[in-house]
Amino acid sequence: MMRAFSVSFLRSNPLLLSHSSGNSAVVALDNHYYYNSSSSCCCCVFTSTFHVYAISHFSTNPNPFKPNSTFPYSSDPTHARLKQLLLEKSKTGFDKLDDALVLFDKMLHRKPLPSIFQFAQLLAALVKMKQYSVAVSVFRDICVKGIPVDIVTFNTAINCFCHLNRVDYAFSLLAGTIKRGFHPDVVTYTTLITGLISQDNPAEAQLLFTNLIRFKLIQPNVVTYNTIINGLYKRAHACTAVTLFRYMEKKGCQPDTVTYSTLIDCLCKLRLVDQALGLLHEMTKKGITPNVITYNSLIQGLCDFNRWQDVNQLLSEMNTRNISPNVRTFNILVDAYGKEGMINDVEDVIEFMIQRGQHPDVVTYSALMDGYCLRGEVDKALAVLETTMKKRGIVPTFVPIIF
DNA sequence: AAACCCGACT
Repeated sequence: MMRAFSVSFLRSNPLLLSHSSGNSAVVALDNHYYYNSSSSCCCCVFTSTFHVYAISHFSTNPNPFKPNSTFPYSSDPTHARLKQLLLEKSKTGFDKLDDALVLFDKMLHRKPLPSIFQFAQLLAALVKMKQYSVAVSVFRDICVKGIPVDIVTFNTAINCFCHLNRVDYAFSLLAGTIKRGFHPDVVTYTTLITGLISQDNPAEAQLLFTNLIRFKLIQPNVVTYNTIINGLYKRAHACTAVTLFRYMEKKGCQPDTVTYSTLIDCLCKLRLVDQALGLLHEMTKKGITPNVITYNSLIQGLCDFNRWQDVNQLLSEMNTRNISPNVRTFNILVDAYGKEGMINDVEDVIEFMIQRGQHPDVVTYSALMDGYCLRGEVDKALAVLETTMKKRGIVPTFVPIIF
């Protein structure tokens, strides 16, 4: 059997590796409660909906008065330190949910209060951690405390409601934004379009988009187009998506890495991998640089056709461009080699990723177990589940089988 | 200074 994964080749090419930060905090998203607003400074939307998604702040912690936080800052960070910390965390998220909440509590007790920028950064960090209901709860607290919010914080809250599949609340928050005298901007409307599409309501999304243009409420930007192109493609409206792609250029909106990555991923899923490779060529010619997501889509597409040589060529191209493969890249390879019975290649990839400091996750081991099972080596699969995963503290997932 | 869009296993 052909050895597809050339470890030696990858070893000879030092890759820059990024370490993904794990978030171990587990919070029930459906843990909502009723909030009766009698406070006049509270955002009017909450009084009208009378129903707020929220979270018990210390749900991962049995004792709320002794937060489970090992966060490394002094009890009262200087203003400069606070700013620096929030700037950093807004990009990566906090390691633990409690770290964010403890900091939020400290911010509320500072005199003078930190500005809305700092609170917005805290919200951004919570969004990075996918703690949407916590973010909504924090946003509500900010409103209740009378801290003057702005359009950006409102946009963040609207985005959180969309991720919680509560587009209805997102739209009532839009009403609240307008009532407060803010002008919803292109981000507000793009967020709502994303929400409608993820709710499987592309018709409403399209209507909103055309009305926004017709009434000149916003000028769609590249993110607006990317959102809609992705939504159209995922719902098998490939032709409309391509039309929109060409239309945006005509309107003077230059496609970016995300636009091309979206198109490339969708073409790969339609098994049009050579067309996808053509787009990779087109974007690089235009000076738009692909990223690890672009390559992951293409590698997946090529794996579906067992084009191992082309896969290795892309991996080497990533090297020359200094784009590091991440856990997902390796997971694609583990899955593809496993499905072809190339279990030695699978084992090589896993050994290699560990050497590179990329931690195999539940997806890696699920794909590995699948690979063993397909060869009838159920005992080895069980050993992965009961020994390797247990040792690494990886909790197996459960997927119901539908007949 | 802060917000919106793209990728892996069942």
